[in-house]
Amino acid sequence: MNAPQRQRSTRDRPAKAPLSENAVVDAALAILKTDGLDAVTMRRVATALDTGPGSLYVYVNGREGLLQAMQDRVIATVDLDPVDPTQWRTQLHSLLARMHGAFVAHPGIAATAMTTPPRTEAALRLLENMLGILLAGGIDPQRAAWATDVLAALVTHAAVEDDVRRTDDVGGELHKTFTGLPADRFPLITTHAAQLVAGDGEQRFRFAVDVVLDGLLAGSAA
Amino acid sequence: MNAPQRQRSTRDRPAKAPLSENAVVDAALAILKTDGLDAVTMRRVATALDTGPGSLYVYVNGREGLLQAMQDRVIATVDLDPVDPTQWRTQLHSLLARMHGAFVAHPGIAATAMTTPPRTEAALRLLENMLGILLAGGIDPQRAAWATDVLAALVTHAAVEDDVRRTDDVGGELHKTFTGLPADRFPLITTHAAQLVAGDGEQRFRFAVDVVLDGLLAGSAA
DNA sequence: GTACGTTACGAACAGCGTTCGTGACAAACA
DNA sequence: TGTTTGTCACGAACGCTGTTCGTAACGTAC
Repeated sequence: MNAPQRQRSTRDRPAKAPLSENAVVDAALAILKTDGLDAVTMRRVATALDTGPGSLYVYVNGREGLLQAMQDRVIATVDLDPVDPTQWRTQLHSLLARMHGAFVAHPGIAATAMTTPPRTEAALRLLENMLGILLAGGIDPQRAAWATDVLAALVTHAAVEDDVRRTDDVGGELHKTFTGLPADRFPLITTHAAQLVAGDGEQRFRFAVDVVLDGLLAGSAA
Repeated sequence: MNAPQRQRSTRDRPAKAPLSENAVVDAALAILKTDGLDAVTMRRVATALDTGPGSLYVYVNGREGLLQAMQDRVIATVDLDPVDPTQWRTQLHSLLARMHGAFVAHPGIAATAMTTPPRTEAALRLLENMLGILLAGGIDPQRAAWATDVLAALVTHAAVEDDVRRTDDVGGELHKTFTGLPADRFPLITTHAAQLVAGDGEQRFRFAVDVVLDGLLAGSAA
C-alpha cells in the first residue's frame, strides 16, 4: 500500500518545475499584480507553486528577503542607455520616467523601496547611469551625488502617490475637502484648491524633476 | 463566592483613567518611542492600558486608524509661525526642519505618512502655512501648490532615510560597498563613493530643500 | 544494492488584527 | 429603595500571519 502512494505522489506533479529563487519571485510578482502587496504572503506564494510555505525559505530570506528580491527584479526591468552629454537633460527625464513606469507597473513595490533602499546589482547599475548623466550635465560631483538621492526620492514618492490615487480615487474627494474648508481659517487652501489637486501623476512628476534640475543648475552657477 | 470577586475586580483598578482616543494614542506613541513601529500592536497597546485588545476598537478605527491618529498627533506638534514675507526662505527652511524633527522624534511614523498622506486638521494647517510662505516668496500659485507636495516628499523621505541610517548604521557599510565594486563596470560610483555617502541627514536634507527652492525661483523667472 | 547528501514537505508554534458574546457599572426611573 | 436601561469594558475565540524543524523522498555516487 506504499508503492501506489509513491507513484501517485510522483504522478500528481509530473513535470513540476523545480523550485528556485526566480520561480518564487515570479510567483510573488504575479500575485502582486493581480491582488496587491498584502496578498503576497508566504502561504499564498507557496500555494501558487504547489508546495508548502516552509519550502520557500530555502530560496528566499523570509518575507523581507522576498520583497527585496521582487524590488530588485522590478528595478532590473529599467533599461539603461549609454550617456549622451548633448542630451543629458532629456536622457535624465527619460530614465526617471522609466523608473517611475516600472514602479507603477508593480503597485506596492515603491513603498518597500522607500523604507529599504536597494543596493543590488541592478540598483547600482541604475545609480551609475544616473550619476553619469548628471555629471555629463556639468553638475558638480558632490551636488550630483546628493541629487541622485533626491531624484530617487521623487520617483518613489510619485509612484506611491500614484498607487494611492489609483486605489482611492483621491482626485475629486480631495478637491471637495479643500473647497469645503472654512475660508477664514484656510484662506489659501480654499482659494488655490484647484491648483493643489491640478494635474495627473505624470505632470506632477515632470514638474518635480524639472524643479530639481533647474535648482541644480541654478545652484551650480552661483 | 461572587461578591469577593466583584470587589476584587473593582479594587484592582481603583482610579483607572477611563479609556479614550487620546489615552490609546498616548500609549501607542510611548511604545513607538521605546520599541519601534513593529512593537505597536493592538495587544501591546491594550496591555499598556491594562485592558483587552478588543477595547481599543471603540476609540480607534483598527490598527490603521491608530497609526493615522498617531501620525496626526505628531504633525500637530509642529509649531507654525505667522508668515513674514521678508524672511520667507528662512521661514520655510525652519518649518521644514521642524517637520523633519517631529518625524525623526517618532521613528516609523514618516513611513506611514508616505503611504497615507494625512488630511487632518493639523496637516491642513501645516499645508496652509507652507503654501502661504511659498506665495509670500513670490512663487507662482500653481508652482507653489505643486511644490508643497514636493517639499512634503522631501521631508518624509529624509526622515525615513534617517530612520534607516540610525538603525542599520549604513554609513560605513555603504561606503565599503561602493568602493569595493569593480571599477571597470562602476567607474563613477567607485570614484565618487565618498561624495555619495557624504554628509549627515541634516546636511543632505538642507541641500535637497535648497535645490528645490532654487529650482522654483529659477523656473519662475523663466 | 546501498549509502549519502540534497531538497521538499507540511504540521506546529507563537503571535497578529479583529469580532462579538458576556458581564459590570452608573444613571434614570418608578 | 428597587428596578430597569444603556453604556462601556473585557477577554475568549477565529482565521490569518511568518517562521521553524522533524520527517521523508529523491537523485546520485559508490
